[in-house]
Amino acid sequence: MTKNAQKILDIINNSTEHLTAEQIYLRLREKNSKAVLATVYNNLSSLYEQGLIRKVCIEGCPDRYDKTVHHDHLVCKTCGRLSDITLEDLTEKLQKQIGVPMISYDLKINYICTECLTKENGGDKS
Amino acid sequence: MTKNAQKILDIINNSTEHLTAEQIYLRLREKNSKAVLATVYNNLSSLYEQGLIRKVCIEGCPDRYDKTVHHDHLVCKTCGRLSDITLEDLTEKLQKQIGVPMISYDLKINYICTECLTKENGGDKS
DNA sequence: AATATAATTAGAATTATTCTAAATATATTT
DNA sequence: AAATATATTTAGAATAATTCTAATTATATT
Repeated sequence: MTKNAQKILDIINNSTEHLTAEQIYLRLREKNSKAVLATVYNNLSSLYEQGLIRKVCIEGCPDRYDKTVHHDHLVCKTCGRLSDITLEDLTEKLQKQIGVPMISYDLKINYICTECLTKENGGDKS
Repeated sequence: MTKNAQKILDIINNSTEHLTAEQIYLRLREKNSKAVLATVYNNLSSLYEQGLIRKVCIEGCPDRYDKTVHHDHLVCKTCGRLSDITLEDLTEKLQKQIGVPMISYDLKINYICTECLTKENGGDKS
């Protein structure tokens, strides 16, 4: 685990948001590192391959990176905002149904967030 | 609903695969239409906005389009191959937990497909 | 210190997708 | 049916995210 990789992992693990490669790059530079965007991508790929981070893709915006500790996502169908929820674990239930050994699951629940329900806005996706 | 839109919708609804815009474009041309890739994208966007098709994004490959009738997906973590499964509906269960009104959900189950379990291959993602 | 290995860099290349403005088709009104 | 309005399609440029390449720098090993 290289220094940059470690820092990137920390940034992801200590964030409550779902950061893009660009955002991670900026945070990395805020604190000391002179790493370049390509380095961030390189490290993100390798962290992802090692299973140390999650990758979340939402339509219409760049991939976002997230901790691996299991949780599910709420996606607002209006503004695209992404938030975390912790639901009762479904692993066993799903495992029983699919038969073959399952590694993990990703669940996205589509809804309209309260902000979009009230005002008409197309806020930031995070 | 324009002629092209209708044809694209038919292609998606009659396919058992998860097609990319490119693949849809090719099938559209196979049967009569002179439509161009941009037209396919235009129509896919509008069909998607109307809620008539689903959009499935899997890491490392272009978006794929799918019917709206609810089903879930198995994603092979090795070759990326995508396949459908019909599981016991979770809507009620999830609805109870999240509180706010839910529109729909997308569930992706990660596993290793039998082909990858046996031979070492990195086949097509479909 | 010399060599080997791995990481990082800069920037070009690639890929998917969207945008723009012109051209064509379809529908509507006269 | 002709004239006008509206919507759709086209071709190709533009954009944006990501990957690749080759050179450079850093780290580890002999």
